[in-house]
Formats: sequence, structure tokens, C-alpha cells
Amino acid sequence: MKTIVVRKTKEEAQETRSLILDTAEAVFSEKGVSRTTLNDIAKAADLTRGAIYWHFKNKADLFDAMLQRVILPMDEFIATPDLHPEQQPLAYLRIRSMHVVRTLAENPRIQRVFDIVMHKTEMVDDMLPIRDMHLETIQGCLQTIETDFQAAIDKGELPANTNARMASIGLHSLIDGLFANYVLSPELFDLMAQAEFTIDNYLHGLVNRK
Amino acid sequence: MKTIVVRKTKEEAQETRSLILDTAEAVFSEKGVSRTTLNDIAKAADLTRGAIYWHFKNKADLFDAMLQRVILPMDEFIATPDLHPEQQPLAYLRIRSMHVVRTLAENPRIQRVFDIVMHKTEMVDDMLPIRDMHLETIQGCLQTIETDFQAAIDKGELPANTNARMASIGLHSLIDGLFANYVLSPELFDLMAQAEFTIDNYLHGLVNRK
DNA sequence: TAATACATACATACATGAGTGTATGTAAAT
DNA sequence: ATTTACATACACTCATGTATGTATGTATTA
Repeated sequence: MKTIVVRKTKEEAQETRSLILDTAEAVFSEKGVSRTTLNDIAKAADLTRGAIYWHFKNKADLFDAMLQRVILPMDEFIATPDLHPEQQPLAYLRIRSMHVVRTLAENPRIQRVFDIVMHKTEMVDDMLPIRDMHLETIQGCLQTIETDFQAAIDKGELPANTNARMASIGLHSLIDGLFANYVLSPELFDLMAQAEFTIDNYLHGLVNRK
Repeated sequence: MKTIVVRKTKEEAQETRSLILDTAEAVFSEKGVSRTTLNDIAKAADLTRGAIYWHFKNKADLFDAMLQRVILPMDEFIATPDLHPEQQPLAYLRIRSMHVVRTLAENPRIQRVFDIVMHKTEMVDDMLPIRDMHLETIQGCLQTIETDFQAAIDKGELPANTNARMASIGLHSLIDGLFANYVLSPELFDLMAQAEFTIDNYLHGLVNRK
């Protein structure tokens, strides 16, 4: 417990806020969201619940803030459309896919948050808005990929009879499955190498379709 | 509440047990596992907690029993090795993969339980044994697929330099991702058609690798 | 075969702890 | 002097586990 030292300046308050978010990430990851009490987080951060309630409305609010810090930048990046669709759509799609994978592979924080969302959160009640947000992200992501695939078809990089929608759902599910399995047990495989092999193979299958 | 009717014979007791499991499936699916109280399940089944505590040790025990009813048969099937590896390993692998997909696509109970495990359970503490069980299943599944791929390589169905391990992880992640996205929002795509397209494409990519 | 004894299959009642939200206290910053 | 940034204290709910009650089923005995 805090006995003597008390921090008060605005910058220090922001540090406290960040500390709470960092700690929440760790404790959520260890114990799961619903089993984590606000007191658990407070103790782990060497604070009291008072500090948490001052910075956040409640646990759902804290959880949401923790997510936004990581998910928002990731989402924005994923949903960024192809900047040069007129050139080599497929090659760009490949590069961008691998860039997303690399971002996850290199960032432990993102891995932890993905793990929390995928394996340590129950998507019900308070969390439903988050599930809906996630679904919207998927929709946008699928739309982006589909547009790229369609561009590839128009450029003749893919067979004219390719179903861009199914191709995009397949690619998305593929990457999603890789992420899920990787954060579930990172020692199972090397994410970058595995993703490169699998994505290349999938795209190559699309190109050489009978 | 039960007021007058009381059931006592052994068969009726087993019916009660099944009723509890069925109801737990529904309530877990609606509210998530940790937010579901035993009283919720009891009320939904028109019973009291006494009945649940008679048939099960506690919530974790009930949850485990609910899982075993569905997961065990599924796991056994998945881990069944190729019966005719000497003939066309790749074709058999494809058929068996699609059979697993079909099993999920046709069975709402399996879909609900998969949804609960993937999106409405926090894999921590009591659930860790289940996570470990799941991991072991994945390991066995990967081993089975890898063996099949290796047989395909030996038969010359796949290029000699194919990495059977990576190929198997890719296929597993692919199907896993499809399942996860499908139970998350079944209206997003037709599971059977999408799986057939995606799996075929993936295997085709392996065959025609440059 | 009927009476007795015990186990089964629950319902009900109770004690306990744990987590939450809020109200209040307080020292430092502004 | 007032607001900020917390810590402390309190009241309340709610889920759990267990203990107990009870009616029926089932086996045993005579």
C-alpha cells in the first residue's frame, strides 16, 4: 500500500493511469477478465481501488480503454486500403498482410491483448459492444481485402472467375486462425515464417486455380 | 419452482441430468460461463440448485461434463488416422477435413459448444485443464495431418521439398479460423461452401508450388 | 407379500465471503 | 481556497457451499 509517497501533478496522474492500464493488461492476461477484481489490479499496481475508480468508471470502462490503446491503431492499419491498386494488387495485398503479421509478431503488448480478447474474455453483456466493434472491423477488413482481390482479377492477376468474396473470407480466416493459435501457444511455431509460408501458399493457390 | 411433481426413478434422474446439461449449454451460450450462476441454470431448467449439486460437484464439473458430451466424439473423429495412406493421402485428407466441417455445419449443438469454448469461456484457473486438453487435441490433430502430408510427399503427390509440418499447421489454422468466424457470426458466410473453396485452394496451392 | 430400513433425488434454509459502488477523508497542486 | 488525485471506510448485493428436510424408490426380511 501507499504509505508516504503521494503523486499529484498532472503528468504523474497520467503515469498512474498508464500504470493501471499496463497492470490491467497483465492481470487480465493471467486471471481472465471476469475473474479479475479491481482490487487485484490495484494491488498489483501498488494502488487502491480509489485510484482506479478515479480514472475509470468501472471495470468495463477500464477494459475498453485498455483495448482502444492497442486495437484502434491496429484496426486503422488493417483497414487502410491499397495505396497503389493500379499496379500489382496481389503483391501489395501480400505485403500488407505480412505487415500485419509482423506487427503482431514484434509487439508483445499486442499479443497479450489479442490473447485476452480471443481466449480470456467472454463476449457477452458489457462486452457485446466490443464484439460488435470487432465484427465491424472484420467486415471492413473483408471489404478491403475483397476490393484488392477484385482489383487483382481486373488486372488479370487472378482468374476471371475467381470469387473475390470467398477468397477474402478465406485469407482472413487463415490469418485469424494463425493469430489465435499463436497467442494460444507461441512455442508451437514461428509466426512470421509460418505466416509467410501459409499466405504465399494460399495466394499461389488462387493464382494457379484449375 | 417444482411444487408437486417429484421424479425419482433412475431413468428420470438421468433425464434430469441431461436436462441440466442441455440447459447449461443454452444459458452458458447466452450469458457466458463465468456470468452464469448455478441458480440461472436451475431456474431455466425449472429446478433448484439442489438438483445441480446432486448431479455435479460444482460449476466447473458441470461445464466439463457438458464439454465431454460433445468434444470427446469430435476429438476422436478428428484424430482418426488415415485408413488408406497407401493410396491417395491428399484426397483422403481433403475428404476427412470436409467431413469434420460437415459435422460442425450440420450439428447446432456442436456449434453452440464451440462458440462457448471459443468466445464465451475464459481459459484460466479451473478451465486450464480444458485448455491443456484442447492443446493436446491440437497436437494430435497436427500430428495426424502431418503424417498424411508426409505420406502425400512420399507418394509424389506433393513436391519433395514440401514442409509437412508447416503445411499441417497452415491447414489446421485455416479450418480453426473458419470455425471461429462462423460460430461468431454464422450469417457471414456458408460454412460448407466456404470451407470447400478454401481448403481446396490451400491444398491446390501446395500441389502446384513453385 | 407386506412391513421395515435405507438410499435416492431432489428442495429449502442458512452462513459466509467476496466484490462492487459510493461516500468521505486528506494532502498536495494550482 | 479550491480542485485534484488519490486512500480509506462502509453498506449492500449476490453467488457459493453446505446442512438439513422430505418424499419417493428400492432392497431386505419375515
